[in-house]
Amino acid sequence: MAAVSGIRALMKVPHLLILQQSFRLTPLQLASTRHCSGSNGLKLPSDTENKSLLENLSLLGVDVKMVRQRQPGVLRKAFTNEMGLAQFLQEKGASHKIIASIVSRYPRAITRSVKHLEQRWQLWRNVFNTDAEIVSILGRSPEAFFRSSDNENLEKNIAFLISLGLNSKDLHRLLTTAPRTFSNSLELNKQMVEFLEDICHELGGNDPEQFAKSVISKNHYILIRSTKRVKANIDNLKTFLKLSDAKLLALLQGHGADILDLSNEYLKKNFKNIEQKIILLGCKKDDMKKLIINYPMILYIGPSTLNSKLDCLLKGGITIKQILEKPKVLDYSTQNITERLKELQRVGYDFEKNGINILDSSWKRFAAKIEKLSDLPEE
DNA sequence: CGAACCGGGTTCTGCCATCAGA
DNA sequence: TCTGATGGCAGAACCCGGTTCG
Repeated sequence: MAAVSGIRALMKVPHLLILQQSFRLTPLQLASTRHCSGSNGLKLPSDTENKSLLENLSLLGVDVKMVRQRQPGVLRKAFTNEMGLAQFLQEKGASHKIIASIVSRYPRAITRSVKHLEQRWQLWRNVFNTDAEIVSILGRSPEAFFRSSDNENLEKNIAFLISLGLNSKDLHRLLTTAPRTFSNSLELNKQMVEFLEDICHELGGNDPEQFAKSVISKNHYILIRSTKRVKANIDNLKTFLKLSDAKLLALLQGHGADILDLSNEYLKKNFKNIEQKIILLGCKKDDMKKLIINYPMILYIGPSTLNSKLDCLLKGGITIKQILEKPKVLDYSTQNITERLKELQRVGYDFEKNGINILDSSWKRFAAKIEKLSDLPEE
């Protein structure tokens, strides 16, 4: 018991770093010493929180209230590895604040052994070049890294994704933007890939593997969505647009891939809104169809944003016909568009004569153009 | 040479429900 | 039966510049 109170006293030292440097105790030693009088099982008597664990967490700056709210069971465990985890992450370059935030948001992280952590880290390092990249993702999304304890599955996932023909750049982007993909069961990922291949097949495509790969590399979120969701979106697009199989296939492996992961209701809502708004502006259903095929990302824009964007363009003297021809101007924020329109009005830009492509360019190019126009003598 | 085309970069977690194994 | 693992969901655009074209 003396050892325990000794350690507890040491725990009062505010910084983990100082703790480690001064006493040269490995976190595992800390953890194992801590519970010498504890129960012999993995769990403490019912509903009893592990007091020394609570102290360690406080020492690490963890928000215990949040832990209790998220994964209360973790606080009742007799053996945990919070100090090992903290040291591990610190060695990888995570700040105390990040570590505390990680544990607060995904408490189960402290149940992983150092050996497990090292293995998993190495697997992630197969995809990332630096520890810092991984640290930043853990800071963003601790759950993605810690939720699964199955390193073998992770390894298989990486192998599977490579086998699809995704290159290291794809993999890097996939793990950066949708890290959950790698914690999915291999089975789940395979299901989505097979589903995509089936879709290609049904639509008369002759290279299902290429199709699946194309969709995944265009939409990095696809593998963390349910096949149910993706299927419903494809079905809805089919109903809305009434395209031939070949055209639908082309849409899906082109820019249409971007919108496949949207929630079903959102996609429907946006579609209805586009329809309503476009008709209101005097266009035909066919115009709308063309608009969506040429610029599927329009379905990504929520009703209020889209409507205000359109209104802003129209108010600025641009016609709906011009917008239908160059829908990419809708890529830009309403604010951006507003500012450009103001500038263009100042220099007396004639949209009818010059078109609206100038709205679809970087600020740098836009500014250069404006400067040139301003320098021109008044006619 | 400027304009138009086109693709790419950024970004997406935190919660709940359910399943499956100890 | 408990709990850890896993699946699924809602939420919601914007910007830049290399390359090709005329």
